[in-house]
Amino acid sequence: MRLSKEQVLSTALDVLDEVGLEQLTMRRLSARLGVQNGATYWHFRSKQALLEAMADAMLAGIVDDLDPHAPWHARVAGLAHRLRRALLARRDGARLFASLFFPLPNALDYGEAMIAALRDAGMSHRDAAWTADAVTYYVVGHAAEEQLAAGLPDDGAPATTRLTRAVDPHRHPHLHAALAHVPAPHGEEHFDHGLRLLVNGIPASAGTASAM
Amino acid sequence: MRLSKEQVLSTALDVLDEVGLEQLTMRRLSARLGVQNGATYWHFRSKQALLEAMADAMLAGIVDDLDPHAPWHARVAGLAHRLRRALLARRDGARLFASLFFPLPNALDYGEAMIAALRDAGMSHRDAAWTADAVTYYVVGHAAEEQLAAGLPDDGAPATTRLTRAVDPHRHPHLHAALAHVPAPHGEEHFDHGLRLLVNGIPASAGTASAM
DNA sequence: GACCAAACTTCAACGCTGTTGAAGTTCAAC
DNA sequence: GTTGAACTTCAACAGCGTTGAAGTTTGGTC
Repeated sequence: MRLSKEQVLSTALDVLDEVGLEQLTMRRLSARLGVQNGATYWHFRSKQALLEAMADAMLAGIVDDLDPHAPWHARVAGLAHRLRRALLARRDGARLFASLFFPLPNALDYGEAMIAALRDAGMSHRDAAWTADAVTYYVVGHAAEEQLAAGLPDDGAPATTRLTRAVDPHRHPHLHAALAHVPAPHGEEHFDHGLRLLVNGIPASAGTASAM
Repeated sequence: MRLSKEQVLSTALDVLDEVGLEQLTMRRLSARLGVQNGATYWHFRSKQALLEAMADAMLAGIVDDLDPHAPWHARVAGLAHRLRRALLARRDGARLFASLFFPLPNALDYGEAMIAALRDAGMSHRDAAWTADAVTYYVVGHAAEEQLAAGLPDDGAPATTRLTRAVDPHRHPHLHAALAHVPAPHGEEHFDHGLRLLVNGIPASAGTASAM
C-alpha cells in the first residue's frame, strides 16, 4: 500500500490531535501509517517541513467568502476570529503555528486580508502592517495559553489550583481578587475583550501621538 | 570543585546566550560546568525545573522602583517595556518564557503590578485581568518574533528575502506595499505602535459595548 | 582524631529522538 | 519486457533527558 503526501499530512494532523505536539514523532506517525520510519522522509524532507505543511493546512480557506463591503472593524474582528478558530481546531495548533517562521501561503492570504481591512480604516501601509502584527500576536498568544491550560491533566484544573496556591493575597491582592472573579473557562468572552481593546484602539490612535 | 544551584542557573543562562534554546542541553551545560552530566540533576530535578528557574531569573527585579503615582497608562506602558526588555536581554528569552506555564514568582509580581495599574484606569477586576493578559500576549509575541528573526543566519536577512520572494505583488498587493515600506528592524518603534493601540483602546472600550 | 550523615559527583545505562543511506521493491509508461 | 522513477525497508548514527547505584567529599559531633 503506497502513501501519498496528502495522506501523510492528514494522518499527521490526526496524530497531533491524539497525542499532542510533544508526542508527535516521526516514528509514531510512520507506525500509524503502517509503514517504516524512513518512508515518511520520502514525502517530507524533514520534520520541520512536515510541521510547516501541517500549520498551513490548518489555515486552509481562512480568507474564503470574506465580505469586502463589511466595515473595516468587522473584517478585522472576523479575520481574528477565523485565525483563532483555525488554531483551536487542532490540539496544540497555536503552539505549532507559533513555532514556525512566517511565509506560509495561507498565512500570507490572512495577512493580506488583514492589512487590506486596516488600510480601509485609514492607516498607512506601515501602520496597517504593524497593527496586523499586533492583532496576530494577540490571537496566537491567547489561543496558545488556552490550549496549554486545556492540555494539562484534568483540563487545567490542577493548573488553576497551582496558580491559586501561588498567589498570596497579601503580596498580590489585585491578582487574588481577579482570580476570585475569573474562576474558569471564559475563552471566547476573554478573547473578545482583548480583541475589542485592539480594535477600539485603532481609531483612538489614528494619526495622533498618544498619551504615552 | 563543587557546584551551587546559583552557579548552575547562571551558567545555564550563559549557555542559552551562546547557543540558543534548541542547543541548550543538559550535557552541554554540564560540560560547560566542568562536571559530568548527572551532577546537574542533583541541583535541578529536571530540565523543565531548570528552564522555569531560568525564566524567573530573567524577570528578576521587574517591579523594582515603580512609581505608584504615575498615571495608569504610563505604568502599563512602563511595565510592558520592562517585560519586553527582560525577554530580549537573553537569546530566545521570549520563547523560553512562552514555553512555560505561568506561576513564577517574578511573573506574579509583574501581573500584580499590571492589574493594579489597570484597576486605576477604572476597570473591574475581571477586565483588568483580561486586559493584562492581552498586553502580555502582545509583548511576548512581539519579542518572540523579533528574536526568531534575529536568531536566523545573517540576522534574519535570508528570512526577509524569503518573505519577499513569497509575496506575489498581484496576489498580495497590500502585503507587498507594506513590505516595501518596512524594510528592516524597527523593533522598538514597531513595538510601541502596537502597545499604543492597546493602551488607547482601554479608555475607548471603557464600560461600553464596542462597534463589533 | 574518628565517625557519620548529608551533600555532591561519577559512570554506565535505558529508551527515546530526528536523520541518513544503501539496498530492495513496486509501479507506470514506452 | 524493460527501464527509470517512485516508493519502502532496514540498520545504523549521534544525540537527547533521565535514572540509579556506586563512589567521593564535606562539615559538624562525640
